[in-house]
Amino acid sequence: MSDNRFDPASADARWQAAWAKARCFEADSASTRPKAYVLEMFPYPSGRIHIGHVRNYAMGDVLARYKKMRGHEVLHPMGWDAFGMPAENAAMEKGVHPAGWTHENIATMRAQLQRLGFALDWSREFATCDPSYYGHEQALFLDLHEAGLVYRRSSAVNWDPVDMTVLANEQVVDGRGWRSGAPVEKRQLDQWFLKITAFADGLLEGLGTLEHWPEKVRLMQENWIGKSQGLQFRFDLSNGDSVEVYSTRPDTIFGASFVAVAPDHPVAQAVAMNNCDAGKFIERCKQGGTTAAELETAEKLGFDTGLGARHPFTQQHLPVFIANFVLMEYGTGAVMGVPGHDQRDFEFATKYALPIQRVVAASPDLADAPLTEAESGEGILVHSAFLNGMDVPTAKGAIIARAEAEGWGEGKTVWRLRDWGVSRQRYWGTPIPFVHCAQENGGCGTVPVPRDQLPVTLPEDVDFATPGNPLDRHPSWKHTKCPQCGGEARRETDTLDTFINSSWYFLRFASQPADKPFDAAEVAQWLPVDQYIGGVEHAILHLLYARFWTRALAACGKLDVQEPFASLFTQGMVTHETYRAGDGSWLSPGEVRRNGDDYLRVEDGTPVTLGRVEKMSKSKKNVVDPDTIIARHGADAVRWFMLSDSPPERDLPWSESGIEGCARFVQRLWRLFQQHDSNATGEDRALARKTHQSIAAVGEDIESLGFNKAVARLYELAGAIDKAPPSADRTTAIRTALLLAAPMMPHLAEEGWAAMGEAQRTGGLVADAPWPQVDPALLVEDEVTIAVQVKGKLRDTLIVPKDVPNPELEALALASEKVQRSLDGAPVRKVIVVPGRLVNIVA
RNA sequence: GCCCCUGUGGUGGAAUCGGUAGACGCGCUCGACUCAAAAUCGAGUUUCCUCGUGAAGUGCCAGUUCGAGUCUGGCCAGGGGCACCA
Repeated sequence: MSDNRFDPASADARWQAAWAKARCFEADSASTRPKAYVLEMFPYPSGRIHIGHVRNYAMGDVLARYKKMRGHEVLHPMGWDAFGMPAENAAMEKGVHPAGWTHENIATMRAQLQRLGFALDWSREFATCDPSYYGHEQALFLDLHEAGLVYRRSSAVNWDPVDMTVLANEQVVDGRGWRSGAPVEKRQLDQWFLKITAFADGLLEGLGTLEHWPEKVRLMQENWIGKSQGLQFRFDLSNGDSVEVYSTRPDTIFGASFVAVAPDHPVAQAVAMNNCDAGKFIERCKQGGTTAAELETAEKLGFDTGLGARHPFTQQHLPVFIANFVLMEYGTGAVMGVPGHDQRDFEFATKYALPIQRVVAASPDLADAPLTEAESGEGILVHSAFLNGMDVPTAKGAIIARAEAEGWGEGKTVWRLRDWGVSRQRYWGTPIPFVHCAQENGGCGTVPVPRDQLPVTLPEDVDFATPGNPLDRHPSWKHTKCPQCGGEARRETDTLDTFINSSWYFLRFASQPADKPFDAAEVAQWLPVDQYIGGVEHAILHLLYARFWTRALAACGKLDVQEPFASLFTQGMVTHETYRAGDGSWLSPGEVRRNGDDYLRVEDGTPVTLGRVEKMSKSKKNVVDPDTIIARHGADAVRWFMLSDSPPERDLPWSESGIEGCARFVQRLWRLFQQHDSNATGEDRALARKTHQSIAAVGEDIESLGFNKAVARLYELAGAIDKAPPSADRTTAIRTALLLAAPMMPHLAEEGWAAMGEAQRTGGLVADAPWPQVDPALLVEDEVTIAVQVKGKLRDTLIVPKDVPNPELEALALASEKVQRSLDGAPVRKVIVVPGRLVNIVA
């Protein structure tokens, strides 16, 4: 320290070792302190930590360290979401084994996280590809099976006929396999499903209790679950058949002017048998895009089948269409069309010249007001026989009651949510613990592997040279004995969706006995997770599956928790400028140097075009490697940058000057710490006040995850200390600044703590030190600045002692020369006084 | 197409309740220190003008209010989500 600079290259590793040695961050389940479970979404070990991880984990780390300083027993674990396709892709491309590739990546990434000094409980670390993890997962799968929540049925997959393999949706590009380029086929396979739909109601209701989740995420889940209530009823057809339709607006039944069925509806198929135009139309419906935006803008097309559907009340025959906008998967695959009160039906009716009848109006005297577009809002029923005069909800109830009483329909709740297909025809996943016994005389069918034979482990000697599922191809692995009859049997070669791995890892972090997945009592102690932090890309699937899995385990009696994540935070991405060379190729930041307002290529000085600020991605080369910047600036500067400026839910633009500024501030604080003088005497009330205001503000900012604000407060406090002359209060302020900065810059804080002699005096690390106490008396200013406005415009400010009574304030304001000049003799009509804030004079 | 979010200086953003818009950082300008540089420190930095005791200003247009970045209505732009869901 001879050159009086903080040296992260030596300090970082030294304090990381000290924390590990003191086992500072190992959570004690036996502790009596209030618990705090802080969790960031665990990473997939793709190779290296990227800057987005650093931001995510820095946020959780600040909260974890802060909670510890506030006296909580903190659980802040880390592990690896280690199963998944990239490992198999690496195996195919580089000839490495998925397990070896994954474990190497984990070792690299663990070391990277450790270099950032995160306060993680590494004693609880695990990877989901450990048999000790996925074996317990198999046991839980059997629990769900016993509870009737697991079943098998045939379902379509994307089949690549060249690679002889099943493709994920993301592996299908423009209808072709991403590797082979062959057109993808739909193939029916028997697959495993979890009955998430059995929990639809609970998952929807539960959203209401998650007040500390972003509104946006709750809304997305609500839409995904998609509950609707309506009437399912039958139309008799002119050919003697009948068709079931479902409507959420059965109250508008008297406005129905047609019936539409999906192209793959049996009625449509039957028509197509005798009518080749219908067949052609059905074929045409199968083409075209499937995304919502494409479908919305696609023309609404129909084919008149010539059939009539008898209206249950008017007995009129409504035409039956095959329509491209009706989906077989939802409801009954058939709808009644009410053009007056559904925009899509309105467009359809206009196109095919069908009657448009108003049956809801704002008031009865508007019953015959013309319709220029569908009116789907509230109103009073008209032209609707016995429903006339009712409001929409009443009419809905009345029509459902009548349909049920007369037996031609019933009220029904329909969900968009579908059961969760968990079969993956892949190697690198949790083996599904079942065997198929296929003895010649019928066999025992699909039989669970007995629990004492778990885990069913993956074979290690697999080859990826040939396409297809290596488990299926393995010479011996799948051949086994039936646990029931002892006869020849075949192991299930599908593995579980990796979303299952991440659906209970937070339970295993809380409790990890060897003989069972977790201990319910210990889980109850830690759960729910008090703060969960991750990317918004997991807003629906991961978070919904984890909620479902938790509820399902609770239903099996394994748990006493309904909602696993009490509070959720979704952080923004890290972005960076993009650069392009003259030939249009992307350049990495290291290949570009700045010269005034121009950007030049380092190697040859040719001009570089500055592109948009975008999410860091390898393809655009606008990436920054955490290791490089840690080596250059130290872990604390990197952490500080990740927390500065941008609100955590928004994107954070990476900039070289920004990180340099952070590194500068690290040194500035270091210089400040060295001015800590325990012999200084004398008061500095203003600085003491600033100090205590900072303690309160930084604490509140961290608790509300407003890290950018906490950072700004620390800059302010540092500025105030800089300007203050030596005093006992200044010494306290320096010590306080160190403690307030400690969750964000822990290495610097420890180094300063030792340099100040506090480590020796308190006998401990900052990591174990308590958060400073706020003196409420010092939060209040003695003097306040009062804004003086004339007709709402600022004309003057007054500095007055606090608690000056209103009449006196008013008098002071009116006495102001600037106010008098501004009033220019006009009579004062009214004066508004906001104590401690302002005086507004209305003339 | 529908739903949601976001628009504040050159830039990232502050402004907890409707009460002094622009805290704090970055950048830039000027200065100090130095033989010089780095590092550091200090001052300035919304815009406009007639440079004042001035005017305007938080995407645009209205409105409510003594007072609007903040509330209401209508637009515009950018981003995200999606379900033709009957």
